[in-house]
Amino acid sequence: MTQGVGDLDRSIGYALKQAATALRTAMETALRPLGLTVSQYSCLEVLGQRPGVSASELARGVFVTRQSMHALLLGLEERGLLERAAAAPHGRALPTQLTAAGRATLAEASGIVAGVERRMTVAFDSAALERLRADLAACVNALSDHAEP
Amino acid sequence: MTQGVGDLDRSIGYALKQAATALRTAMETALRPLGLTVSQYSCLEVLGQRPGVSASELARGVFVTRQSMHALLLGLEERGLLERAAAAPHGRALPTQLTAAGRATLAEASGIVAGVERRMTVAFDSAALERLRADLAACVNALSDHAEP
DNA sequence: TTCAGCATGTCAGGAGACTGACATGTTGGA
DNA sequence: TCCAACATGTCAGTCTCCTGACATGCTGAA
Repeated sequence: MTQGVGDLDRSIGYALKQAATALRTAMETALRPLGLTVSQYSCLEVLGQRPGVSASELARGVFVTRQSMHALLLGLEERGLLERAAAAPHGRALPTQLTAAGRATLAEASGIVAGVERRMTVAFDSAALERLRADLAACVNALSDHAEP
Repeated sequence: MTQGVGDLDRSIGYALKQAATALRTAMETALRPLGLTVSQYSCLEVLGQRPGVSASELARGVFVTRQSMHALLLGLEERGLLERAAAAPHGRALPTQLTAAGRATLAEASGIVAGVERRMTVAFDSAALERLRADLAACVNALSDHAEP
């Protein structure tokens, strides 16, 4: 029989889940005054860095399904934070862009989130920070490599 | 105005979310043959390591609310994987324990999850692994320290 | 040219988790 | 002693996200 996970305090997976949960909770708290959920902020952030992407591309960047992104976009569009092309210039993909109000909201939200990230990593020097980022990326790669269809 | 998050590929928060998502997806896939969700497995794992805890304590260990844990426990109890005391020996807390079937299922699931974790960290030596675990724990501590009510 | 395969947008239904609320049992201070 | 504060269990409602399904538009191979 294979060995189990072992003591939770020594499990990498548990530590990862714990850190992600703590970050998400802190972001939710920090973004609440702006009336933004974490998913909505993520949507704006990706959109700000990649203007004109389709909803499906956006969904992959935010780690949700395109169906969920659809609902998310409807809400943000109604609030006037983004606008979607009425017709598809090519294929079925409808390019999406931030409005001026969307860019302003994003700037504020991004500053808040940057503050949360800084608070989380205040004890890290730049080398340690880059090392942690690289380690996390290595985990993602290792899991996606062996992913079976 | 404060600086924003910056390029997503350089954001620690984004990398953390990505890693946690990848791990969760891999665990879901690996546990599906056993008919267990990640939350159900987490519940069994914590229960295996801390027999007799209350549902509320269990909820904190699994990072869900006690209301969600309540529903989770009902399902696992019906499947005969755990049993709850009918009356509270002290206060209102009802001690919960794994049954023999629960321990068997946990052993199998824990082996599977350990395999996923190993796959994720196959490129890490034991020092790098411990360093990553410590870094993640430091992130959690930094966020919980400044947590306001 | 034709069509099978694929990506996208959208609608409908369901599962899981959360917030709100209330009852119950314990604990520590006035 | 008495009660306010707290923790726990539980019920109800809601929200978010997911899976399933279908229509539409491009693409590459036969």
